[in-house]
Amino acid sequence: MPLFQRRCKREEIGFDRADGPCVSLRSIMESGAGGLEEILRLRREKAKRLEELGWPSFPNGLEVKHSTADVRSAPGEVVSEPADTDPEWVVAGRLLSLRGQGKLMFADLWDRAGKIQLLVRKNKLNEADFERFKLLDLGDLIVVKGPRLVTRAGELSIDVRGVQLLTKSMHPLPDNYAGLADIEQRYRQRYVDLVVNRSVKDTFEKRIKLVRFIRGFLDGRGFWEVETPMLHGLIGGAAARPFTTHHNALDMELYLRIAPELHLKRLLVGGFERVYEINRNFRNEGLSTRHNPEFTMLEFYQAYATYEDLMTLTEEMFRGAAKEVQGSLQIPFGGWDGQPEVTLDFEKPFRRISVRPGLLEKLPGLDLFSGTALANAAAQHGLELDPKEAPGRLQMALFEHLYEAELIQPTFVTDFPVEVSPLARKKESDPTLTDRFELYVTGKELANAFSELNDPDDQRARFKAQVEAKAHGAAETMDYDEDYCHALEIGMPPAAGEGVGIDRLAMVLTNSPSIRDVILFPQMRRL
RNA sequence: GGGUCUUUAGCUCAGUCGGUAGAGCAGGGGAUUUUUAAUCCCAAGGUCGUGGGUUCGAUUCCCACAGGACCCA
Repeated sequence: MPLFQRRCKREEIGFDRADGPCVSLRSIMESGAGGLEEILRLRREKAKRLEELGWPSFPNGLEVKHSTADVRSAPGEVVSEPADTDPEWVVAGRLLSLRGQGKLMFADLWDRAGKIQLLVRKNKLNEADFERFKLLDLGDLIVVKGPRLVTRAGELSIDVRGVQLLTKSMHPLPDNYAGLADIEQRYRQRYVDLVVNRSVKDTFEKRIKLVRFIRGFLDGRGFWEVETPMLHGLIGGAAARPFTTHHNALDMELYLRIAPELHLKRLLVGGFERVYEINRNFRNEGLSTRHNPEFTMLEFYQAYATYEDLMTLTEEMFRGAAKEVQGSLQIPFGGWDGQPEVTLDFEKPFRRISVRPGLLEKLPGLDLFSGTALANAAAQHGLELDPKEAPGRLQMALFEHLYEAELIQPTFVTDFPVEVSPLARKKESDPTLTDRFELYVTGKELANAFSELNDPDDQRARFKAQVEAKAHGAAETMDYDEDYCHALEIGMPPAAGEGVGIDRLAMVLTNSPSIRDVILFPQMRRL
């Protein structure tokens, strides 16, 4: 039997307390209320009541003319008691705080730009609207109009002269003060996180600015932004396990791309001399504070440039990004989980360490080409390596182990062994190395760049090595891409290319401990 | 995949050395015309993640499972 069945007849929307909404709400409460179910039921009853009083729950087409920022930034003196002729503001937003005082109420209205306080007075609004306002819940979306006013406490407010419900919120929000702390719920219900946790919106605003800045930076240098396939027939462009999928009409197995690299370089062949893409890559790997299975990567390629040119460009781009996002070239990072806060300096020229000299600096006299010597040295530093692996791979593993803790400030690591760089051009002075660098900040790899290999025969040999490695059990290798080799035969200009992990850069620039803090909807296990 | 921790009211958290639980906020009723974590009074709100086990008795102890966090691989 429904708890709430009588309909109070009312021709006017003004009514007094005796047969007011409290009567009906009380009848609901009498059955025992306070739990979620009752809260939800009560919200629906309030919505019904408001509809009866002339405020439908989900109207549309109501005009909104200003943002809270407009109200805040408009010139002119604001007085404590506005005249009826003062200009009126029409602002919409979500009601997130209500402080009732009887015939007077204060409320906080939040929109995309921030907060504005509402002053709702029975004698300045009208009685009908005032009574309806009292039925609003936290979380409701409303539109108000009225002149500006400053309260006794000095708070800029809108003196509400008219109000209308825009969207009834049917579910209570988390505590307005404590916010939503449950990390799982924050990620799964990001919309709630964004409503109640103000800093979250700031973080994503910074990420948005970052991406916009990078686009502008590259556009300004004559790069063209393109979109290349997400669905790949071959695995290529990086060392990672792919997601597989199936196209029904073509009856074809496909991979979600792990990198756009080989398509972008085909565009170099086609005459797009400066080209970039900011888009998603998919890698079928575990989740961690720095890995999400889909993540955003910038890749750009510049004909007639070398990896050294890209180091210069990268420094400029990262400086600009830091300035854009944080307004400074000195950026605080850390300070959570009891870890010390450090100041990242993007102003000084970035430190540069070359892999092999770096190894010899820490391990003088080490034989860099002896698997046994490398494995032994690693063992002395608590790292177990297989001496039968290619020396280049062992060098990299050892280097990362020894230098990990030092790569906090922006640091270019240069001259990678050819074994771990299947798409990079060999060094002219030493064919066991490549013209390549990675940029590390806060111990994370943020960028990877090299002068591109454009010799089709060399490329074929590298692909072949990858296929053989796969045959010997390596999981993260590339497929042999004959069409790409064909493209190189047509002729790819000498070029350098770079990939930048946008999520990780956003982490650094927003001082976020987890990649999930800079991805709006991070991957979660299905419930 | 391994380890550690975690799950109690809509939210944030207490708590029970084993006797079925408290607070603040939110929600409900009342008072209040300058509050801003408003205040005051009153009343309510819980299958203590799920399933087993031990026990006279489990939210508490044990095991498994599920979700989550962190560290390691």
